[in-house]
Amino acid sequence: MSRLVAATNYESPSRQPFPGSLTDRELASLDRIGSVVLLARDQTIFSEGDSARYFYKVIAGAVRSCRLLADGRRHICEFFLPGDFIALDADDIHHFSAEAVADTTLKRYPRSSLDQLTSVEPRVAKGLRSLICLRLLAAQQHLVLLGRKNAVERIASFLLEMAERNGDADHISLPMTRGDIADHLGLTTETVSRTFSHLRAQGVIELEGAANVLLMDNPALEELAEVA
Amino acid sequence: MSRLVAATNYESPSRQPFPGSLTDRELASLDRIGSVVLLARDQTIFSEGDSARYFYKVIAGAVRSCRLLADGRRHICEFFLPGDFIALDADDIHHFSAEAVADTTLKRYPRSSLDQLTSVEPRVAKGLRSLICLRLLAAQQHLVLLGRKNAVERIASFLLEMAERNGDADHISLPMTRGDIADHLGLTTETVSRTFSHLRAQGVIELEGAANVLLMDNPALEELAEVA
DNA sequence: CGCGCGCTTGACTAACTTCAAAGATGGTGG
DNA sequence: CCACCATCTTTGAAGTTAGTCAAGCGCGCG
Repeated sequence: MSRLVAATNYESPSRQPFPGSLTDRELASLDRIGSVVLLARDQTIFSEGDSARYFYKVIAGAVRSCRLLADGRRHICEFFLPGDFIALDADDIHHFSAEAVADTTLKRYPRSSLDQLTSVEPRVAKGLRSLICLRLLAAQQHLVLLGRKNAVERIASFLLEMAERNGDADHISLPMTRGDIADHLGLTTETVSRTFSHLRAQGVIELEGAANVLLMDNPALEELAEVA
Repeated sequence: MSRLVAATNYESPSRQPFPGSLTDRELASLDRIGSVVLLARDQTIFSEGDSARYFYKVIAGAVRSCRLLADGRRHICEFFLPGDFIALDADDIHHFSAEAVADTTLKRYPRSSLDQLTSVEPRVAKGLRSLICLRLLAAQQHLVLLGRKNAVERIASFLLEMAERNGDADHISLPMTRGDIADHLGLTTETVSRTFSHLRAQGVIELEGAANVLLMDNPALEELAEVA
């Protein structure tokens, strides 16, 4: 287990993570009561079934949300990157577990303060609903990926999504392992690795170590992703 | 194309479709301004990209929401049954198309009236958020199904879900075709059909025609579904 | 510097898809 | 009312993709 240090990569950019999201100004009153949480790689933030007393914002690092089948098969529903909120959609209990993908810094807020804020401030309630709708939209896009795309299309789609969320159109840092990517895309570690190699052989991407990907030909990638 | 008649199957039950959903009482003011829409099988309600001026409630029949890839591959994100709301999560435009699976009756409401209601009545805003969160939860469960379950597990999970939504624990009417089911579960028509036959051979289900399924052994089905 | 974990690659296997054709089903028109 | 036809479903056989099993490589941490 790596020593817990302040995560230095993936600093929170000043961009809005999503259009229509809550602005920092609207959350200013929350920031006062939010506390900072430092996590080492693979550390659990909460587990499926835990009571949901807090929600979180990623400051640096990355988080995965997982669901497990009875025999241990795992699916990663989402990766949360700096600026993203975690567990805004929870009811009384969490329906998935959340773990740090790398050394990670979070801001933690009590859910009660959110309820209070939304009941007083309808504008915030609307912003919150927009955020959740965007998550639903993303989930539905992922359904198409898992239901109908082949391995190359899945990896191409994933790389383009990560590039867009990074804010950098052609350089991606991947904080998660090949196994994490596999469990997010419904593949195996080996197939993910093979597909990366395949895309590199085609000249569409270049790899600098395992974690850094350069997108050499975005139009080709979009072609491969079979975007709707 | 079948003649458009008032749909007689799948009448709206008096149950609450979801816990935490909007009650009929809370929507009473909407009901006055809602208008009834009758649809023949395969008729389009709205298409991806259309401006979202209305939302809908299924009264009788069934609706599918679809997304398409560039080359025509289709994924059905959700089936909407009597009592379910459609397009509560839309922003300005629809991000999927909606079509009648069978002859269907809908109630249609202007979105503006919903915005009005939520801004005046925070309780409704909260109920709406709960409904959308439940949809997100369902989508995430479906991600696990598509990402990690095999054909038998997918069909077993689907049958159990339909039984629960039907309200009848062991008799299911399936208004949709095998092809629709396949596009919902990320399989082909042939694999769906073969898997039904397989489950029948095991004595877990019985088929009365293609559309009526009797669940003969729920514990076995739940075992096969690999519920988390 | 060495060890461990994660990544890559290869050979083989299994599951699902594809292609093909026959068998039900139900709606329509004579 | 019955027969026909289109459509959906079922089943079989061959093909393809991704999974499994296994082994070597390389980066990074200690």
